[in-house]
Amino acid sequence: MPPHKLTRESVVSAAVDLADREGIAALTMRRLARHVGVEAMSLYHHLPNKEALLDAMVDRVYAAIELPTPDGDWRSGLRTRSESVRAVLLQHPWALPLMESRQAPGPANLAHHEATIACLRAAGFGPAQVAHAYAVIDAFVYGFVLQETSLPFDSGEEAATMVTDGPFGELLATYPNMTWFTTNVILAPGYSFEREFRPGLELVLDGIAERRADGIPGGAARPPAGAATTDT
Amino acid sequence: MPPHKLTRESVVSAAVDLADREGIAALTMRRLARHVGVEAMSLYHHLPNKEALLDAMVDRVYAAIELPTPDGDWRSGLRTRSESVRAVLLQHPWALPLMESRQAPGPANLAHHEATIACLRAAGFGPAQVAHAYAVIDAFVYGFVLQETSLPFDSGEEAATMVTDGPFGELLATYPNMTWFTTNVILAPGYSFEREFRPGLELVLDGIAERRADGIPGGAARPPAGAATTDT
DNA sequence: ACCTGAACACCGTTCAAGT
DNA sequence: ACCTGAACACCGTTCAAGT
Repeated sequence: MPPHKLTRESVVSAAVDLADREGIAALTMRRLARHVGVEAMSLYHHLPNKEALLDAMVDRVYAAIELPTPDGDWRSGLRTRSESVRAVLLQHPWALPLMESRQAPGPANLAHHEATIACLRAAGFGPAQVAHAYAVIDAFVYGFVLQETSLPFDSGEEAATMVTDGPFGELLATYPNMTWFTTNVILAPGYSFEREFRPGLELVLDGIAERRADGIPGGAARPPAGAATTDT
Repeated sequence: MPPHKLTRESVVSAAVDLADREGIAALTMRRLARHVGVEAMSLYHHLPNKEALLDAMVDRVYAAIELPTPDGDWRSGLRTRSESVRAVLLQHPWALPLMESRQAPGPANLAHHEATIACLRAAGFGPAQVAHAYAVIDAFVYGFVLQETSLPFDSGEEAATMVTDGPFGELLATYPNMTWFTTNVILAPGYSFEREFRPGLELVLDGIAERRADGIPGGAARPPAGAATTDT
C-alpha cells in the first residue's frame, strides 16, 4: 500500500478513489493519509490544505469529460459533451456539489468551457445565443444528474421494495396522485429515471435550434411569438 | 436572546436563520445552541440528532414553495411553481444540496409533489407524460438554481472587477473564446445570469407542450419526427 | 420534563522537530 | 526535501447527573 513516491498527483488520485468508494464524507485528511500509507501531516507537504485537494479533485473530473469538437455541428457537439458530463458525474457522485462550490477554476475546467463556447461559435451562434444555449443546457444536465445521484432508487425493483415494505408505503397511500404516479410509472415494468435523459436533452436542443432560427443573429434569444410569456 | 420556551419548531427556525445568515458550514449543534441561549446538549431533547434537524429544515423550505392549483392550466401552474421554487431556493442557498441528499421526505415535500402531479393530471397528462414533464422541469429549475447560487458574481459589475483585477484576468486572456464570451456577454451593460431563467423555463414548457400534442395520450413522450435522435 | 457538564472519538491545521 | 508527533481549537454525540 505505501508507494515509495508520494506526489501531489498520487495524493489526488487516491482522494478520488476514496471518495468514489466510500463517499465524500469519508474523505478526511487523516483517512486519506492512512490510505496512502503515510501520516496525516505528510499530505500538507504536497497540498496547502483540504480546499486545494478538493479543487484538484474537481479538475480531475473536468479532465475526464469529452470535449465537443469545433467542427460546426453544434447539436452533436453539445450532445456528446452533455452525455459525457452525465457519465462522468455518475462515476463520481460526490463531484457535482463540489464543482458548483469551487471558486478557483482549474485548467481542465477552463479548457472545457473554452471548447464548448468554441463549438457554438463555430456554428455561428452570437454572444447572447451562446449565453442562452449554455445556460439552458447546463441547467438541464446538472439538474438531471443532481436528481439522479440522489434518488433513493435506481430501478423499478428497488422502488417496489421501498413502496411495499416499511412505513413509507402506508404514508404514500394517503396521497392519491402520488399513488397513481407510483403505480403507473415507477412500478411499471422497465422503469428507470435515466431513460428521461435523452428525450429531455433532445427537447432542450430542439428548443435552442428553434429559437436560433427565429432570432436576430447575435441578438438576445427570446421565446417565439406564440409562447405565453409574462414578462414584467 | 434566550426564549423561555425552547421547542422543536423554534430550534428549526433558529437553524434556518443561522444557515441563511452565516452559511450551512456555520450551522453546528454547538453554535446553534449558543444562538438560542442554551447548552449544546439541550437541543437533543427536541431533535434526535443533526440529520433530523436538517430534514426538518428542508421541509421548512418545501413549505415555503407556492403550490400549483389543479385548475387545468398546467402551463401557468408549472410556471408559478417553478418560479417559486427558484425564489425560495435563492432565499435559502444552503437548501438545494440538502434537499437532494435527504432520504426521508417530510409532509411539505410530499404535499408539494402531490399538488404538482395533480396539476398535470388535471390537464390530462398521462403517466409517462407526467414523468417526462416533471423530470425535465425539475432538471432545469434545480440545475439553473445550482448554477445561480454558486456563481462567483451576480452582476456584470462584480464580474468586471473579477476579470480586470487579480491574476484571473491574465489567465483568462489566454483563452480566446472565453475572452470573447466575457467581453460580449458578461461585461456587456445590464448583464445578469438570472435573466436566462424565464426564457429557459418557457423553452422547456414549449417543448413539453409540443411533445404532448404529437404523442399518444398516456403513452411515452418522445421527440418529434424531425428531431435528430440517436437511440440505440 | 427539560437542561447541563464531562467525556469520547473524531475533525483540519500549526508548529517544532526529526531524517 | 520529505515526513512525523504533539498539540490546539474545533466537531457530533453518549451518558450520568442535576432541577
